[in-house]
Amino acid sequence: MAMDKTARRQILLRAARDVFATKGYHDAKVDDIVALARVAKGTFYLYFPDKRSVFSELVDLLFNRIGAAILKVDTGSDVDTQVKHNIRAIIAVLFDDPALTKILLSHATGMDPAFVTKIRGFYDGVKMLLSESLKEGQRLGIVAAGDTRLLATFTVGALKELLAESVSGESPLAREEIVAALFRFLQSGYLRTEAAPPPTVEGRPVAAPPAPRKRRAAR
Amino acid sequence: MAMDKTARRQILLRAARDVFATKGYHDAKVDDIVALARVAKGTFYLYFPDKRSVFSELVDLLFNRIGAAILKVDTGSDVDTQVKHNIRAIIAVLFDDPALTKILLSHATGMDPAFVTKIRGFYDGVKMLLSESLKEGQRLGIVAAGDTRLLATFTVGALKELLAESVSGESPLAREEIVAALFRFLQSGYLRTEAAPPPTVEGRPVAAPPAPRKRRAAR
DNA sequence: GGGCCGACTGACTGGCCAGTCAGTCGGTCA
DNA sequence: TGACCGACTGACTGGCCAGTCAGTCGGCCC
Repeated sequence: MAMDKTARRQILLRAARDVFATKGYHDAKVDDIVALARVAKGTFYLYFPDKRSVFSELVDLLFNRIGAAILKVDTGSDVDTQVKHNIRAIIAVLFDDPALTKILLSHATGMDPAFVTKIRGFYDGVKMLLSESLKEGQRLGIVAAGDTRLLATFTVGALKELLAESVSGESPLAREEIVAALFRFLQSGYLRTEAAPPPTVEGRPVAAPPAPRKRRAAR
Repeated sequence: MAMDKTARRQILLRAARDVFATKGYHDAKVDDIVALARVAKGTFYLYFPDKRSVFSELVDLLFNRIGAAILKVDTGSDVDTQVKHNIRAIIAVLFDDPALTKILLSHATGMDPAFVTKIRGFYDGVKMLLSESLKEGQRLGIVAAGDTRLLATFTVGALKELLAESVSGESPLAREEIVAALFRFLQSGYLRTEAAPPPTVEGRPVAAPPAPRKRRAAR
């Protein structure tokens, strides 16, 4: 063979990335990686001390790329543009390497495929339900306009992240506090149930919804 | 020994839950579970066909509890209360069983602890950065009042979920579309950079921020 | 007692896979 | 040409662990 050292390393790195992304860390065998890279197993160990260090290197790579892409928002100038820029930059980096992204978002961490499907199915169900509720809400004018599916995704994501933080770290956060905070976020985000400011889309006012009255719940 | 069948099953289930939660699926050994349950390995296999089925049962349990807790929102009556109720209910179920929750949120899916730490550290960094920016924004009146750390968590969560969906499923969603949607969500959520309606907290109006002017960005 | 039964035990095995290392191969230089 | 070198190879091993099964134990009934 005989090949440039860095080139071979790249090949291995890319192969590792693809295998990790499709199989997850645990189910990715070094044998898979070398097979994809069309190289013998020993070669792998000439370039990396072990399996975990390739993975680590891949993750670092992505982190650095994201870190580099984000600009610290300068509140002196146009914030909107900067925020949008940052969102766009992060998305660009991650879309650029869906394989690595999958790993980072831990959907490919080596769980049994059956479980992944089951769990995803559950969340899908929740989102669907929520999305339907939101659509109904839009009809009644108590939910801001927009893709309800997307809004449901945001909501579930926010809730998941919050819960993950509360459950894993020591959480001095009281439940009712959490409920209130999330609700406030959602309300200002797209709920317009009362004391609602005129909804706007990207700064343009839209048709004012009928002001709904608060009523007692049945149960 | 001699023990009620269901009781023994419960013991094993609980032990499994705890081991899964602390070690993640892959690193949880059946030996760990039986050790915690103070039972011989063979006994485990009298109650469950294999390791994965205990896990599956645990997940199902949690799903069902959540499903049962959620009420479909009746748009005819007080929506606020119902939404809050649902948030509260979900949180209650999950806090009730932090061990299972950890599993469900896939933070304990069997990744090397070093990686978990690394990844968590990264997200923490992002949240910290964002939180600081938001605080600065609050000082300038372009971000709504509230716990910025919490807002950062929501934001990161929403973004993560969106990206996870985009990356794994077939995503016909254009990038710019995503950027716009997320931005709109954030803006109506807590950004008050322009055309801002008077911010409210739980329906009560708060001190109006100085109306900031949009300026051109430096670069 | 002694025969039976079902709960429980834990040493063992079979398969899997990360990591090793003795050896091949092709190029280069004197 | 032949000595040397560094890249590459892939069969092999050592450890780990899910799952097995022959055997023990205690209770119950005849």
